[in-house]
Amino acid sequence: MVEIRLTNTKTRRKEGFTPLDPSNVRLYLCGPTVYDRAHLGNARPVLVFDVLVGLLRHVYGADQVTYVRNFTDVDDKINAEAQRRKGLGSPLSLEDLISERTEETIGWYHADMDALGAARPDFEPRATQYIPQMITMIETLIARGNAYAKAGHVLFRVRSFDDYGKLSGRSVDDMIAGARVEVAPFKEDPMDFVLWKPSDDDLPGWDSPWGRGRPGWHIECSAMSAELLGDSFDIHGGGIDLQFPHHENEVAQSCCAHPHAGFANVWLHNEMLQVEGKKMSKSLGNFFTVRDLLDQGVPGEVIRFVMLSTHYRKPMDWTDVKRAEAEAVLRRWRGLTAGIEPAATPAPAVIAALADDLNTAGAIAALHELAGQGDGAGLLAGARMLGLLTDDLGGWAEAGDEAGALIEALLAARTDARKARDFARADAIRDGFATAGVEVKDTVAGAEWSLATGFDLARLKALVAEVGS
RNA sequence: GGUGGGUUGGCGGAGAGGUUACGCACCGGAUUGCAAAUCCGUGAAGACCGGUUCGAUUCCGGUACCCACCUCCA
Repeated sequence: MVEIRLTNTKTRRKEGFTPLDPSNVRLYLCGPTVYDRAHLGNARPVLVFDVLVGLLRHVYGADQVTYVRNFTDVDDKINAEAQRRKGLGSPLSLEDLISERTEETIGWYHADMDALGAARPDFEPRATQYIPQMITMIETLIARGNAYAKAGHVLFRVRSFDDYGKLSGRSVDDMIAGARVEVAPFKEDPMDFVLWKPSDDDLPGWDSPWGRGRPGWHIECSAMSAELLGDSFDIHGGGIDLQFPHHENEVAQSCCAHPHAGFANVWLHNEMLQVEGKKMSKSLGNFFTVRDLLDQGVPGEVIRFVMLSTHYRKPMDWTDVKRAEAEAVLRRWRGLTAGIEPAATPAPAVIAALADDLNTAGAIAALHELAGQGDGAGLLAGARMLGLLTDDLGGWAEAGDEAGALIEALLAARTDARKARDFARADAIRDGFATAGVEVKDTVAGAEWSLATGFDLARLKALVAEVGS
């Protein structure tokens, strides 16, 4: 069996992966807070996990893997958006406005991630569906002395967990020395964090032993992972920015509530995304969503390729040069594999690269070599391990019937012109193709064509009118 | 201030203590009516300073620069 090696944030080392139960390998990925369109950075962990889950299913069996990714639908940003709509005069109740907002955002999220070829997880739990489990867990933490209720809040007692800070490599004292912690009068210690907080009448809330309120951010993942995957499971992931405080707090909650379980065995964190060398931010004006890119005509498959061409533990720089290069490579590979069935088994080099801490860039290099050897079947099987060259993602590279017919007619006209040694006419057609975004390759077997970036059907029609056919 | 990560050829981007990464671009050749595409081939690297070693871009230490997190941002 292939040995999978993963860099575990918990140990800061690359380790061989051994599932707790090979017949049910369990993963949890922190999903989005559903208040707005997913930005490009949101797509990175989704794609990393998509490849990881694919690899695990390849190694352990398609039905032997359980993948959970949550939706955070309790959040002040969602509340703020609902209140804004209410302020604009919406007749709906605040509760309905919140529900409307989260439903619409989840719909967008699904559509956008589908467009990148990311398979849906086995479970997509929502925080609002697990409030009772969260309350139970909080009660356990209070009973065990790890949490305390005060002023309508419930706080986690950080000093009660010796390993607090271990995952992110910090000490409580150092963090307090940094003096950037929120000091609240009801906290025993400045680092204590909220498990439950009170809600005003104009905010969503649930009845609890501590009054009407809502959960803090971190408790949902502890409660939902325990419910769906058990107190111990294999892999937990997310962006590196979640390492602290979110994941540190999850560890504290889960390990204290289930002291005999290990919570997540392996922690995987992906580095952040940059745009043209700079951090993506609204203030720099380089902030965009997955949908923005799709609407600009960047195919989902191209986004996926660019994302996977950098190792997940390194910052990924989105640039237009990479976009163009990815597009060209995918066009070439699609041409090479057209009408070919994938090999029965993915090439060992591709699997070996992925098994080595998800080295997707290395896997792509292996695909280049297969392409160079003209091994279309091997290329196709390998690419599909990365979720590339699938039928679902291929629409962008195909011409419609109308365009295809026009191109065939023009190619025939060009062949005739060349036979008649009317090179001026032949060259005019050739140049016209280039202008319209059609790439023509003359081979010994005849002319082959494919669409290039910036294909323009209108220009193609103009070309027909110009030179006749 | 604390913590973690990074610095590879023109560009992107991996691995490995000693043998070509790979892709794009470039250059030479083949091919072509001229091109494009394709094929063959050449060249080009590891921030800086030390150390370990027969040998380091790869390990260790330091310096510089960059980035991220410490703020319910993936």
